[in-house]
Amino acid sequence: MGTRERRQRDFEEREQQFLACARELIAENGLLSLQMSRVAERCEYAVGTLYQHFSSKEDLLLGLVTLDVAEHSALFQRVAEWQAPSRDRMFAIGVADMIFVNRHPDFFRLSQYSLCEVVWKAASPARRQAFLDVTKPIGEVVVGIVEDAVARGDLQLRGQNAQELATGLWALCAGFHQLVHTEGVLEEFSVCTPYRAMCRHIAHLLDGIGWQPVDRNAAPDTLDVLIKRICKEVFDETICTG
Amino acid sequence: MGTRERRQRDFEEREQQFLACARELIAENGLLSLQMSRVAERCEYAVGTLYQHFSSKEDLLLGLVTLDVAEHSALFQRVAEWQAPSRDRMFAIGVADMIFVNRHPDFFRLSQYSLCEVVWKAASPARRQAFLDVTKPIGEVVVGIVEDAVARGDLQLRGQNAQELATGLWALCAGFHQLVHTEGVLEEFSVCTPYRAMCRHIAHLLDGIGWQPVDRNAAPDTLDVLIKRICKEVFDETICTG
DNA sequence: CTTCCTTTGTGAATCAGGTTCAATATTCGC
DNA sequence: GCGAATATTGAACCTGATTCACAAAGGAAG
Repeated sequence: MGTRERRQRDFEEREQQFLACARELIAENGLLSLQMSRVAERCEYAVGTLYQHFSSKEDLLLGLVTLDVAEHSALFQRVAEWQAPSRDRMFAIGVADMIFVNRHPDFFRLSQYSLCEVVWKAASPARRQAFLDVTKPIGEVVVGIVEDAVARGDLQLRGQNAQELATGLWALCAGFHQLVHTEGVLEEFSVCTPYRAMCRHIAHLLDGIGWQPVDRNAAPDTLDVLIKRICKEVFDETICTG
Repeated sequence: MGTRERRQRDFEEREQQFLACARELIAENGLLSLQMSRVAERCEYAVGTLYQHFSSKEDLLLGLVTLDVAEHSALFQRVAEWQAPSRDRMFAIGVADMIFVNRHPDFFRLSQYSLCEVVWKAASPARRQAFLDVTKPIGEVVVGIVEDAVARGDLQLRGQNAQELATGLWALCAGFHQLVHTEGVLEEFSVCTPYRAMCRHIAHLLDGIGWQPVDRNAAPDTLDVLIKRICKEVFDETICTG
């Protein structure tokens, strides 16, 4: 009989409920004051029940991050399927990042915290693995685009491997997110539209590694047109704040 | 009389003692299990005394990060004073980063944690300000090199401002550090010498933004020579592991 | 040298909140 | 309908950060 299955389904559903609830509470009172007992309370379950799902508070947080990463990954997937020159696809990865930030303004706050050694090590191995599993395709999409570019002759490796090249682009995006979310760094600077700057630097980096068609004089407005086009064509997204 | 001054000096000295002690304990048992009472105990002071220096555990951690950043900043300062083409100086910033990581292998672990919203907000305003004050020159050095490059004609802004360009390079470095220290990201990848890859990407980015003299075909070994030269000439450092 | 007041140090007590687990309730197979 | 198995509960526990009433030390005045 399907009892076991139904149980399983209910269990998973409840887990999502807990996660949603935790997210709500974080939105309301900040990550700092998230309390396990409050999560349980709001979902009308006992604390013990909550602990049947999450081995610790950190475990729950990593669960939350994992959900977001899955969505992030889905955006990248769309880019991978987009029929366009390899360089445009690579650039679209940056745009995907931008859109993702736009949709989840506090994702980086949460993930920065949750991926710190301290929190990471306090999560359950299963949860960590789940996170890694969701993260992997993200890297693969990027590496895939690089490899495709090489195959099509848009890009020469020159002693680097595809992973290395992908890492550079990834690092550039990750670094921008970090700077944006680190208090007092960009505030001091007059970088008002950090994500536009990010796109611009992606273009620079692509130029630098010789990714064809190189577009050394890309004016800001040309860039904006491309960004808009990608938003519409790939993501059905109209608003792309920088 | 100088009593007050001596007192002040003693107080500051003790603060350094506490910080050093905390660092030791972290090195021994990891950030995860740092306990305020242990820090006090090992310094042979009461917990209350420790709390006269640090308003909270988080405050102490940020104090630790601030010390390291000061050292980081000092390395950048040496680059700023180096007599060399602007492009080489910019590149040397990346090398400085590499050397810093080499000297302080766990700095990023600590700073990633301490600069998270959760920890940051739990530190005292004074400590936060102190951190920002030490951080500022780091940005200024980088922006300074960009501005100098523009003044010398090695670089054209083309609608970007110096801060924006500096931010890109900064983000690239920050992102690499982050990826290196995030569990399971580069492990999966076959990027064995992430910091050499970082230097390579800095060179790519410099090429991409058209920083003269552009060196589009920089082979890995040319790069290695440059890195070695900078290590020796600027930092008197012999070993530069990637 | 004593007294009195201020500053500094102490560590046991307090407190918060994450985590556990014995007791209780529910579900299931028979 | 009846135990056995499984799930839920929440009060009690525990860890460790933080506080604060008290003690000690330092210094000024008499």
